[in-house]
Amino acid sequence: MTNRVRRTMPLLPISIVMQLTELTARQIRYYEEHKLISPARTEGNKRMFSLNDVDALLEIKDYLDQGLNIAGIKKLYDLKETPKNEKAEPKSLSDSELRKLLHEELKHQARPFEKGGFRQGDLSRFFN
Amino acid sequence: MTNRVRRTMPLLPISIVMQLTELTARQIRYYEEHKLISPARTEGNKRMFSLNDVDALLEIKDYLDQGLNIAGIKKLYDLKETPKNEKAEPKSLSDSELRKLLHEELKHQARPFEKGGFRQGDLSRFFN
DNA sequence: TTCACATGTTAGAAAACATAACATTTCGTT
DNA sequence: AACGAAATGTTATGTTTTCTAACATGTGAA
Repeated sequence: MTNRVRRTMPLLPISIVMQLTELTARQIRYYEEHKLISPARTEGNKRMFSLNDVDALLEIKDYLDQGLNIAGIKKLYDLKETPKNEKAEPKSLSDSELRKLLHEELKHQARPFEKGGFRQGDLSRFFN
Repeated sequence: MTNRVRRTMPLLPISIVMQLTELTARQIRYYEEHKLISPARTEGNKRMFSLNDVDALLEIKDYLDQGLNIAGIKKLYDLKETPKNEKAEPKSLSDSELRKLLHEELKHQARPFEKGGFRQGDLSRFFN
């Protein structure tokens, strides 16, 4: 009975994701357009979302509520994806550029990091 | 991260359920027509399935594979739903009638009960 | 063979979703 | 105050998905 769902499996149509996240279709598509999520597509080109996608959307929503903008969230994700390149080759954006960007966003009230990682989006708001 | 999904929440469109169960839309609708499942409906009348519905469909599929027919499966469910009425009022079908029906179906190779209950349909075939 | 059950197939209508364009709101900046 | 950019709303139009209903087919039991 206690199934750990394969959270990457594309199962949910956008209508359900709208309910789960309280986001509009417009918002969800906009976030995809800006590469914050990449939901799967059916053969007929309809978006199908995984539980991970829903978590990501909830996280995005939180960050936006905290005053971050799309670009800022994107940067956070880019950082998150390359945590091991401590002395690696320079990215497309210089470190100073990146820091400047983050600073701009974070001066409002957001605190992007908690020591050790990000707050995970949590579907348990809806499931139990 | 370990979310216990609310398994009764209608989340899945029929196309996904078809993939998960390897049943055709025709089959799924037929089982509903015969009251083996009762998926939710959207405002626009589209079926939306819960994880429990998927489990039920997998169970139905198993029973059919074992030689039961729809009527037999229905009886099993009806029995399952009233386990406490040991001396209750007679149902719409008499006990003998019911036993006869079951016997008819089960003489093939099916064994409807395992001691203590039914085999639960298990979504872990697809999730982990 | 015949009949009933389970499923396949097709047609036509409606719902859901897609993209794209333009409008609106909200803020920070000038 | 006006401007410009970001995020979202709104509308139009086309395609995909799902619906019901009807009829066809395959298969096993009588």
